[in-house]
This record gives sequence, C-alpha cells and structure tokens, in this order.
Amino acid sequence: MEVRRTTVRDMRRSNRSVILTSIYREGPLSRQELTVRTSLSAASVSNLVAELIAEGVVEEAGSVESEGGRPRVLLRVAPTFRYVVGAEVGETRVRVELFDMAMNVLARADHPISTPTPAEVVKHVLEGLSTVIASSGVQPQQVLGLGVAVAGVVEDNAVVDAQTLGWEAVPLAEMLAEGTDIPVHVDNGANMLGQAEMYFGAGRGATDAVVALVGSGVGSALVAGGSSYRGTRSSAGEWGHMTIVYGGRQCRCGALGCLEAYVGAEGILDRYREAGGLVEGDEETAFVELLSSTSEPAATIVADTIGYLAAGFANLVNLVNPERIVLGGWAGLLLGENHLDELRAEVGKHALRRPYAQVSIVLCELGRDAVALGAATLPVVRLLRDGGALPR
Amino acid sequence: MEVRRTTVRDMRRSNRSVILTSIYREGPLSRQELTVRTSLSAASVSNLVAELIAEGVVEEAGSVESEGGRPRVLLRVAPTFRYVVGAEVGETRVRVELFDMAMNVLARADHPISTPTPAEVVKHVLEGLSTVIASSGVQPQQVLGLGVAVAGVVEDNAVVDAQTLGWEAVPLAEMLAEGTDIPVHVDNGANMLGQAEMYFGAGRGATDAVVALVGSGVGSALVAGGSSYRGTRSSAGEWGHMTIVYGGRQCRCGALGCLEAYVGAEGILDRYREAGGLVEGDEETAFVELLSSTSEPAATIVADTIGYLAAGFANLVNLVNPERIVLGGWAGLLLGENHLDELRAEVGKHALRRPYAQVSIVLCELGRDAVALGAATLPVVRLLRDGGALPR
DNA sequence: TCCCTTCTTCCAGGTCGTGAACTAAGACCC
DNA sequence: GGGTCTTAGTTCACGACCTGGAAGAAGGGA
Repeated sequence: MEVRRTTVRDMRRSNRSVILTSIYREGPLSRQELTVRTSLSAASVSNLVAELIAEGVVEEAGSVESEGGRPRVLLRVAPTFRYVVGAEVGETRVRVELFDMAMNVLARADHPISTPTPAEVVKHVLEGLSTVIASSGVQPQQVLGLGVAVAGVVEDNAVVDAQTLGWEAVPLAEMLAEGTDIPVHVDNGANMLGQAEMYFGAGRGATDAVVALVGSGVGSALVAGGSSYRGTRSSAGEWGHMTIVYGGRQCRCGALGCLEAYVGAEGILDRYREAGGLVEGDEETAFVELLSSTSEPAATIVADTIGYLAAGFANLVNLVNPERIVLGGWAGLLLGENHLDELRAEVGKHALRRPYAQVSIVLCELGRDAVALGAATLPVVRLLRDGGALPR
Repeated sequence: MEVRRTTVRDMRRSNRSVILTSIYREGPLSRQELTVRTSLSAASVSNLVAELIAEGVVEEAGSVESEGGRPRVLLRVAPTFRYVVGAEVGETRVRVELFDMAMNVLARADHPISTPTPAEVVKHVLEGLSTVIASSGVQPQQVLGLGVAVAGVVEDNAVVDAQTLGWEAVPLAEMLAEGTDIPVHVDNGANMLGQAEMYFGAGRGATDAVVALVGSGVGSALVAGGSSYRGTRSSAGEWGHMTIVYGGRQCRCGALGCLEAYVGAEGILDRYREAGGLVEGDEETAFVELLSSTSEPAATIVADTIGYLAAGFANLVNLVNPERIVLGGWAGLLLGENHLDELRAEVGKHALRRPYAQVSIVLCELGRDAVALGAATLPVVRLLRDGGALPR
C-alpha cells in the first residue's frame, strides 16, 4: 500500500543500480553491451560507469577481441572493492566466513557452542568477525557488512522466534551492533540458503522459484518475481507444516499429518523403525544406511517418502506455479541423488498438468554449507540496490 | 531479472501514479494530505494535481472544515472522467456491466449461452458491450477499457486453458479487439473476484492476502505485496488441487486426496450421499438443505468439511503467511455464515502458532456477482499505474 | 594508410522536484 | 469590523538529470 515518490536523485541511484546489477549478475560486460541491455544512452552509460570506476566499485578487466574496430573494454565489480562477512548460527556451531565481492571465501572461523544463548551467539559471531578480518588481512573499514543467518523467524533484523534455539524476541542486530561498527543484517537461515542458490547456484536466472529444504526438519524459501517472498510478517515458506495426510502422524509442531512428519529425516526414520527397520548411529548415518539398504521395508519406506515428498512438491506447483523447484537440505540431497527421476514422475501424479509441465525440479548445487554465503550476500544485495552507494 | 533504466519522464509518470493511486484508493484527499502521504513537496503536489485536474482525471470535491486556517480542498478521481466495462463469461451466461470510475453500475446486460464456443462468447460480449454503452448513454470514446473474466488460465490476454468451457489456446483479447476499438483485458475469473474484494470488499487495505473461493470447485486468488501473484505462467492459486489427504478421495483432476474433493460443494454432497444423506434438487438447494439439516450424518459431514477446509486454510497460513484470508464462493459463503468461528478455531489446530496469530479470516463482502466488477477494475488499475495517461 | 567500432567529451535542449517566498482563505480576538 | 494568526496552496528560480548529436580519440584490422 505504501506508495513512494521518485525524485531526480532516485533516478540517478536507480540507473546506477541498473548498471551495477547488470555488471554484477551478468558477468563482465562492456559499456556498449550495457547501453543495449539497459537502454540507457551511450553518454549516460559512459558517465555513470566513469563515476562507478572513480569510486572504485567497478573496474576494467581486459577487453574483448576486436570485431574490426576498437575492442570493447570489459567491466566488472571490483572484487576487492569491499569485503563481506556471512555468519551461520546453528544449534551447535557458529560459522563465520569472509568473502570478497566475487564471493570467494578468504577466511573462515568455526566455533562450537553448547548452549546457544543470545549473548553467547553474539560473542562468538563478533569473535569470528574479528578473527576472519584479522586472518585475511582486510581492514575493518573495508568490510561492507555482516550478514547473519539464524534458524528462526526474523523480522526487521530482530529474531522474533527461534524455537530450536529457544529464543524469543531477541534484538540480534542491535546486540551485534553494540560490538561492531560494521552494518549488520539478520535473516532466516532457510532464506539465506535459498538466496545463495538463487544467486550462485541452481536457482540462477529463475524469477519464480521455491528452494525446498529437507533435513531433519522441512522448510522452504519462496522467491516471487525475482525476490524473496516473506509474507506479511516474515514467516512465509513453512512448507514442512503443510497438512498432507489429514488426521495423520503427529508432528512435533503439535498438528497431525504435516509433511515434515513424513519426509523430514526424523519422520522417515521413525516410520522405518515402526516398519521394523533397524536404525543405528546418528540421524545422518542411519539415513544413509536406510537409503542404501536393499531390504523390503527400507525400499517401501523410501518409495513412500518419495510419494509424500512428491505430494508436497505438487502442492507447491499447484499453488505457487514456480518455474523451478530446487531441492536441498542434507536429507533432500541424499534422496535426490538417486531418486530425482522418480520424484519428478511422482509429482506429475499429484500436480495439475499445466503447472507441472512448466516447472523444473533440480537439486541444490552449493551443498549444505552455503548458508553463510547466502547471509554474506545480504550486504552485497544492498549495495547493488543502492547503486554502489555505501551505507550511512 | 529484467532491469530497466529510469528517465526523467518515468519519474513524472511514477509520481502522477503515486498521487492518482492515493486519491483513488484512500478516498477524497486534500493536497496537503497528499504531500504527507507521498512525501512529495507541496510544490510538486500542486503542480501534478493541477495537471491531473486540467486533464479531467481528478476533480475538486468540496472542502474540509477549516482548522483555524485555509480550508483544505478535497480531491477525487472524477467519476465521469471515463467509464469501464467488465464482462463475466460463465458456463451458462455472459454478463456485461458498465461502471463509472467510482465503480457504480450504470448499465447491465445478461445473455444466456448454451454452447460457450469462443466465437459465441465473443459475439455476446461485444453485443453486451454495445448494449451497455447504448443504454447508459455513454460515448464509446468515453470507455476506458473492457475487462473480461474467464474461468480458465489466462496468459497475456489469451485464454490458454479453460477446461470447464473446453477451450484451449484461444486468443480471446485479439478476437474481441477485431470487433471494438476499446482496449481489451482478459483475465482469470477467480483472480477478478479476488481483485474486486481486494479493491472494494473484504480485502481492502491488505497487502498480503488470499481470497479463497469455494463453490462447486475450489480455487483462490493470491495477493502478494499488494498485487496479484500469478506465478511463472499465470496459473498460481490452484489451491483446490492441493493434496490434503494423501491417497484419499479421487478428485475430478485425476489426483487423489485434493482439497476440492473434500470441500468443494460437489465433494461435500458426494460424501453426504455416501454417509446415507438424502441429496435432492440442484447442487445449491441440496447444499442449503444439508447445512440446515439437524440429522446426525449431516452434522458430521459439515463438521468434517470445516475440518478439511481448516487444514486447507492452515496450509495457506503456513506457506504464504497472509495477513488476511477472505472466504468466498457460493458454498464458502454459506458455510461461513454459520460456521466461521468453528473454522477459525479449527485452523488454529493445523497452523503454526505465529502465522495463525497474524492472520484474520473473514468472509467476502461483495457477494458472488462481483466478477464483472473485478474485471472492470483492470482498465482502472492500468490507468492508475500509468498515472492517468490514456492508452495508446 | 584507411576504415571500422568503441568510447569519451561537450553542449544545447528539455524535464523534473525542491525550497523559499508568496498568495489565498478562513478563524479568532478585541 | 479590522487586524492578526494559522493553515493551504502557488509561483519561480535553481540545480540535478538524461538525451541526442556532433566531433573526436583510441585501438585494432585489412
């Protein structure tokens, strides 16, 4: 509902943003290609690019073979213009990583935590921040921002509700800001993994997509019209607690028949156990065991799982009509490695013909450790949106 | 992915649009209120409003009591600036209505159709168009546009797939354009009913909402961030074919356990019949009968229906995190009239605590005949988006 | 050497929103 | 009833911005 004016300054910012975003997302481009892509005049492109180069955001990077005339000079976002830090707050670990603008990891710091209280987490994130800055030799002023991914609902940079951590209404960004001058962004972990896949992984190029994450629990990140969709109060994407078997298995959320109770690793292993299967070791070991087992109950459980998961996918396909569904999460990847084709076929049985024909179902490309990468993308996205203007 | 430059003209258009949209949607406003709401300078508001008044889009409409100073002059979109026509293409009827800019109905033409072939429908829509123009005494040039609502998937103004009508790949807008100079818009019927509710009914003010329609079949219109969400190829919102009972009742779409098979009027009556209930008369009569019956099987069926519907709502709540769900459709309204509180309570059993607490569940306010109104809104929305610039 | 393409530079032309000064119009007070 | 106060709306010079065109520089191929 909030409509906003445009001023003559917004125009400049917006055009800088258009140019910068094109350069960042569509690889090295020449000015000439930029005039075509952005439909700005050559004069303006020249003008804007000169400004961006003077500020150090963009740099020239070689040139393209001549086509009978002056060769085109390629432009890229200067990888060393600034650096960004991403942090992943897990239940047992805090991981902090420092990247350059091209998202190469320059330093990493992991810290195990036993009791993830807000104070503890803040302490370790800030320590990790110092560590990666020190070990990479980057100046603190050179750090554009810190993105933090937390497994919980995040509204306005504050953690509102993180059940797995036992947090409620924790003003995380504010707490972190007390210990550093670097701008802090906080967001949800699933969304950050989704963001990483959308920018650098299997989601590239898609504008309407769902990144579906299956681990011990089940969640998703929705992308609508090119940007993350969060709903009215940032908790959209709770795909795992969609009722899929009315009156079915009890889920840990309290409801009956949630998708998660059937296709979350925990739910799968429970079902296996009930079917007489032998579950040993930690969850992941047991899950791998189940997948590689040739026993009759194991095969049934896996086939059933594919079926339930397919119904969950079909619900996404019907309701959201995405062009792509990206399956990830450790259990999702293990399942997908060997059963992706079955899954695709099975989705076709539950989904409507038309939207099913329009969706492609693929696996995450970045592995499961891309959460910090996604979080680190937050300050980069801010920079691109603001046309290369630094915060503050 | 498509990034677009901004020129100095876009700025003007965008600001005109901001002002015009505010005036249209937030009732009569004074220039002073506009400066506050849009954060444009008083000078610009004055300038832009003068332009809009000169063009006849906006007009002054009385003034507000003075508060010790010069009284504020109220502005509104001139109701007679242009007129819009909306058409509803049903299976048995074509309804065409002509509205002024304030969406008052000035004329209506209904035409029964037996075999809704594309040619037949085009003929009746065009005839209806002439009729309403003639009977309202409006000049054809005064008609801003014609919006047509069809029960099917509509991409780029062409009907791609309308199973109930048996249509496939019908270039409806193109066919209509051959018979009139008035700009034609075609869209999906459920979305149009949703649009009507969002603009003039129970959805007003919400930016993230779902309009859930329960009739003989079940569908929905999604609204994300203030505008209709259509997915990658315009078929988002197929809520009725969400699997809700894995392996459950056969749905007419071919899949098992779809929501529609349980809470669509047809599905409800089927279940009633199977439970020994007596179903007589047409679907609607029978449904009303069922709802008012005090027999044991009837009560069970209704209670079950509320349960299934609640699970369907909960899936929306969890996945989309809307601020509002608007229940409509003839069966939905009948159900909602007496069972809305039960439904709300039941949704709480299936949905996650947080998003459930954030959603309000209400009934449609415009009755079931608002489809043509919604369709007529299409040209109006176009006008608002373009800041009052006429097409062409 | 000539030609071609890619930038760059410059300028006039045009559009736009803004701030500050100014006008308009009613209320309020004595 | 006249002066003053308050708020609403208008006018205008100004600076920011993009554009199209022209001229030229840069860098390479034929």
